[in-house]
Amino acid sequence: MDENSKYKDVLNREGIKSTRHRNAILELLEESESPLTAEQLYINLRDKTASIDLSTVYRTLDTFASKNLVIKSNRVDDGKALYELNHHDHKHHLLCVGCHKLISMEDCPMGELQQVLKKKMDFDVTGHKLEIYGYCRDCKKL
Amino acid sequence: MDENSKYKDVLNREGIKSTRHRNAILELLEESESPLTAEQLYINLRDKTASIDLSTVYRTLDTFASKNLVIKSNRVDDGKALYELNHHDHKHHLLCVGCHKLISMEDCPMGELQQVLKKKMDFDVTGHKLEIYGYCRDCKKL
DNA sequence: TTAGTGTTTGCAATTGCCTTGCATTTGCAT
DNA sequence: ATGCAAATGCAAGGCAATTGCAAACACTAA
Repeated sequence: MDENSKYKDVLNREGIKSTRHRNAILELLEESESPLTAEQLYINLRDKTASIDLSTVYRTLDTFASKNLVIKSNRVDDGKALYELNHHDHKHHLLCVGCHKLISMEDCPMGELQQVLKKKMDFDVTGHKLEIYGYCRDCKKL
Repeated sequence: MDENSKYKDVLNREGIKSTRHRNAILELLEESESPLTAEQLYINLRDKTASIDLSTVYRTLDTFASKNLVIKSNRVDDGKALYELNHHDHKHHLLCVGCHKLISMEDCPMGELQQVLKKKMDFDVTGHKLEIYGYCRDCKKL
């Protein structure tokens, strides 16, 4: 199978064409275990094989976001846009204030709380946002 | 008491001068029940009495943030910087997406989670942000 | 395979948020 | 009041992200 059409089906299902760049961006996002900035993707792609323009990266990511293929968020410290594959499962991250690494949490601690709120406060939870800051294993040593 | 030195003590305690602009910005932040952008503050101040420069607003807010008088964050959807008064008390709210009411939660559900994270992930929590969206008792009926 | 069509991309210019350098003004201790 | 460091206005600059347009490309139909 051609490396350049690895995600052809996914893309066609969304009604957009399968291109070299789009496949490459999806591949990079899939490889990364933490969200990436547009520039990180840009540099990575440029250094590999495929020369690409930064505007194409942004446009591609916006397209993906509008199709819900990727989730766009904003980094807490500097507000830069971050993009990650939408795995459709609910996820939270730990943000290390030392090295700015984002670590994924395997499960969501909101499950039980949701029950409690419904019972005690009569409040129906439809969504939530949880960000946790602190020091990761590596930064604690320094 | 002079309107322009309402927060003189607070400011002096942080080792910075009490000025017209700084007092006005603190006042606006205190009046607002939600975080504001620099521009919202700017427009509000300009329209009032005090002509002020946008760069002064940013500098003032940065100063306040470095003194922990205000908390700077980034809006989730567009990444714009938001500023709110640091009330120092640890609190979480339920935000009703129906009537936009803010309901205080009496206790913080992060306590136990903090222990778990330290043990399982070797991650030292220094802070967190939790926002819960949903429907309150009254809005559920509609 | 090839021609045709709408989509995607590169490039350059531009926008929008925010920051910085510098001259002037202001708050405040003396 | 006077002097000095801190705060401010103004204009220019920096950087992430967006946009207009022409060229390149993916896909369809013949």
